Amino acid sequence: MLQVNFIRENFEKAVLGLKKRNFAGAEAALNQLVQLDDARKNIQLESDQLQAESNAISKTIGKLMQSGQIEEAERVKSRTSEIKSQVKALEDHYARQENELVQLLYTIPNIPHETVVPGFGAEDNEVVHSHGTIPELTPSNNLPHWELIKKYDIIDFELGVKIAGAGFPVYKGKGARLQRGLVNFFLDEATKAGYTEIQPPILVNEDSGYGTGQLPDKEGQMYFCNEDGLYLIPTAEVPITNLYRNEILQAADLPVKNVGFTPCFRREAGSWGAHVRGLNRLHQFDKVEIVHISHPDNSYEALEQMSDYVQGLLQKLELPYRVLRLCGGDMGFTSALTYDMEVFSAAQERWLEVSSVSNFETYQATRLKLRFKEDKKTILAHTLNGSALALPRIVAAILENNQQEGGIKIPQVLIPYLGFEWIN
RNA sequence: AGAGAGUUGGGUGAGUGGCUUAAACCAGCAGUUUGCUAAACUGUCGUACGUGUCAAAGCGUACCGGGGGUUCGAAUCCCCCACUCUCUACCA
Repeated sequence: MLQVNFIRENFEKAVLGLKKRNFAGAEAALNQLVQLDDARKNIQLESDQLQAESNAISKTIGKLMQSGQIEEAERVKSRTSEIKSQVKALEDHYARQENELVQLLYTIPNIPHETVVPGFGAEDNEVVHSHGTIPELTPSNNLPHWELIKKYDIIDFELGVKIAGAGFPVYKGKGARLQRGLVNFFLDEATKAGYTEIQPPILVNEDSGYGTGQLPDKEGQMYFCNEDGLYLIPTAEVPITNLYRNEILQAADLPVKNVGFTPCFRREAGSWGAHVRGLNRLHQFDKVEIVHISHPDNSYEALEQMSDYVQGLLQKLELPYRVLRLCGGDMGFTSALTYDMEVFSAAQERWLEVSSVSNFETYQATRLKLRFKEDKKTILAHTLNGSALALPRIVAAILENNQQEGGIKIPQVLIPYLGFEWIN
C-alpha cells in the first residue's frame, strides 16, 4: 500500500499516476485519505495527552501511598477514572478511524513509474525489445501442443480430471522428465547468477497474503484451506518475499537475491474462455521465481538486471520472444513498472506470456514492514520479483516450435538435464 | 494428540504490582589511549505513531510471543491463542 506521507508530498504526481491506470475518482480518494489521516492524528494527540496526565497521576499516587497519605491518594484517583473513560472512547474512535484509512489504502493501487504509458489493456502495451526469428512450420508438422502431447503421450489432461479436475495435468514419461529438467536448469542458472535457492512452504497464512498484496480482493483467486486458515500459494513470490516481513536488514545485506521453485495454484475463477486450451492456463503449474530486495536508489537497475537475466534464459532455450512494458491499465495492482516476456508459440501463432518482472518499489514493503538500516536511518526497501520461468507455456512453445519429422527436438542446453534429444 | 516447563532488547540473562526511566554482561557503533594489532577506559546503542524543525535535537504515547481483562498503576496477577523445549502416544 501507499504511504500517506508520500501522497501528501506528491499529491499531483499521485493523481496523474493513478489516472494512467484509469483509476476512477483518484483525486477524491487521495483527498479523503489525507483527511482521514489528519483526523487520526488529532485523536492520537488528544489521547496521548490524556494518557500522559494519567501516568503522572499514577506516579503521584504511588508516592502518596508509600508515604502513608492514603486519603490524599484516594482523592486523586477520582480524576484518573474520568481520564480512563475518555481515553477508552478515544481509542475506540482511533481504531475505527485507522481501520477506515487502511481499508481505503487497500483500494488504491501503486503509482506507476514515469515511463509507464497510460492505457486500458493489452493493446496499449509497448514492445520494447524482441529477439529471435519466428520458426516456419511445415504443413505436416504444425500441430498445436495439445495435439502433440497426445501424439507422444507425455501429458494427460483426462487423467488429471479423474484425480483432481480440469486444469490439473498429469505429466508422464518424457513429459515429466522435461518438467524436472527445466526446473533444474532454471535453478542452476539462477545459482550461477548469484541467487540463493529457497524452498518455502507452499501454504501460507493470511498475514503473508496481505504482505505481498494478494489480500484483500484476490482471495477468490487462491485456494483456501478453511480448517487451517491457509492459502495455497499462487506464486513463490508470496512465501519468499514474506520471509522478510517485519524485518530490518542492514544496508550491507542488500541486494537480497533469492530464487525458489514451487508449484503454483490458481483458481482462475471466471478466466476460462478462448485461448486457454492445453497448457495455456492451468490450476496447478510449476514456476521458478526470482525475488530481489533492493536499495531504493538502484531498484530500477535491479529490474533491468532481472529482465536481462530472464531474456538470457529464453535465448538459451532458443525461443523467439518479445519484451513488453505494460501500460497503466494492464499492470498489476501492486506494481510500479512491469515487463512481460512473451514467447512465440508457432502452431498457435500466438505470443504467450512466460514471465512478468516487476518493481513494487515500497508498495509491498510498506505492508510487509520490510526496512533496512543505513547511516542510523531506517528506510523502506524496494521489492521486485519475476518468473524465471513459468513452465507450462515454455513447454508449449518448445513442443510447437521444435516439432519435426522425427519428433520434437530438445533444445541443446536441456539435453544434459534430460538425457534424451528427441521426444518421439 | 495428552502432560509438564517455558517465551524479556542483536545475543546471554535479571526482574512476583509503584526509585524499572527494563539491571548486568556480550556483540555492534563512536571516541580516548596506542608505532600497528590487541586490551583497557568513556560514551552510544530498539521499533512505531504523534509533536517539533528547513533539517535535527528534544518531548509525548504505545510496545517484555500475540490478543483481551483486573488495577489509580502490569514485564509482573487473570483468561484465550500461537510457538519452543521435555516426556508419552502416533507417524513419512
